[in-house]
Amino acid sequence: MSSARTVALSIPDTRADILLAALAILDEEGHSSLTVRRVAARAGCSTIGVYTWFGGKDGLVDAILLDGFRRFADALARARPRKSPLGALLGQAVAYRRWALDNRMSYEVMFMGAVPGHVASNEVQVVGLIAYELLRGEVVAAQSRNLIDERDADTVAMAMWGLVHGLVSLEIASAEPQGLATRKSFHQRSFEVALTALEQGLTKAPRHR
Amino acid sequence: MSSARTVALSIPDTRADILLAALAILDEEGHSSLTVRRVAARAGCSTIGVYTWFGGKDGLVDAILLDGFRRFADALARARPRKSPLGALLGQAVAYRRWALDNRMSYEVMFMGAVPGHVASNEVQVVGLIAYELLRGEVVAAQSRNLIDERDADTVAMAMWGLVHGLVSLEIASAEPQGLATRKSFHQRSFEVALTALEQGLTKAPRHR
DNA sequence: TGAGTGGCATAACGGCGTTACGTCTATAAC
DNA sequence: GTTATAGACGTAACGCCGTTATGCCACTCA
Repeated sequence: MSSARTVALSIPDTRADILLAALAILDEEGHSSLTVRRVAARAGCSTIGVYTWFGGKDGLVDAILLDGFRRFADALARARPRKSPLGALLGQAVAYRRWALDNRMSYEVMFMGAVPGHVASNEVQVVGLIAYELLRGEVVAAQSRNLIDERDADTVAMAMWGLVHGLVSLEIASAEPQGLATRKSFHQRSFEVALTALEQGLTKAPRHR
Repeated sequence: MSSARTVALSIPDTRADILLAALAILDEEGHSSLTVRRVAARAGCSTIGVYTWFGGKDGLVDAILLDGFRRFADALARARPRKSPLGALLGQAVAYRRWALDNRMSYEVMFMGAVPGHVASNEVQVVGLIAYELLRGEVVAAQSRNLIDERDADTVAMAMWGLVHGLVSLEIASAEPQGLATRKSFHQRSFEVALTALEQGLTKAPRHR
């Protein structure tokens, strides 16, 4: 059960075991099963291990969030190469939704407060801001080419983030209870229509009055 | 501590006491303090009372949700009298945000999954749909006057709901941790800009290509 | 060789949702 | 008026949670 780092020889790394166990439990059983006792049991140690290496459940969740935000930012950064700034903006939004749907449990912990009492550490907040800066950067690029009809980049970025986050949250939340409107295409179509409309509304050129 | 109904004389109503206590705790201390033990203590009974009258914590939360969705739908319905269907759509969005900010704790329980393990009952889901139908109704009205350039009402309603829900969620979530961008006007401005842009993008008349 | 330290298990604490059990009260039946 | 029945609910417990006091053991270093 002990994973290992190749330092000089095979050295048991309890910290990595615990984090891996936590990620596996989160992925396989959901956030409600993410308890110190279960993680420790899966990692093959007692609950004390979590306190030795992470300071407690908060620290463990922080580590999970750090991992999640890094993977998330990577996914957004990889969606970059597009022809136009406006295309990059749309591409990021699509990548955002894709990642959230492919990493539901992580997304719920990162953006939907799935772990009850948790407040993210400063480090987590800083890493989390990287993804926002990627979005903001594309907004600034579009503004500098005079494509967007609004001067404050944060306002535009927040508008886009709000739309994407809202639609994705509703999609993830409705995935379980209803079987009615869960037909794959509905949420995707809403997403595309809403995003196109928002972008059109923010676009400078073809506007009247 | 016993509230009363005027039936014939003053009859102690444990059920109402419990629900009132729960709403008070939710409002004053937040959802993390919403425990069966605390509610019972505040209502002046033992934990059994919650099980007698609500079947358990789930039933109590359902009752809270029912109350919340009714007040929420009332607030949206009261935002109706506008000149144009498009104005009514915007008015509902503003009323949505206003109610959420004025009833944060309720909103977090209703739309942000603040009570950890809870899954809403069918009755709650039905009442919750009333608010959605109000939104959908305005969308249909706007479509029937040929003001919106998209045929499926659910798609448009989901777009608007997603945007409003996303922005409001982010605003509520960022209210606590950051002190940076919490200046009142930023979120409000983002909300207005985003909403106007989305509406403009969905609007039929002044569109090119 | 001895002291000191870091990693960790055991067992406990208080708080959580929930429930088995018993009691008490109010109504219904005779 | 007495008895039976049922509903309301207090007590105390169960198993789960996050957390921690205590102590053991292996290791390093003087």
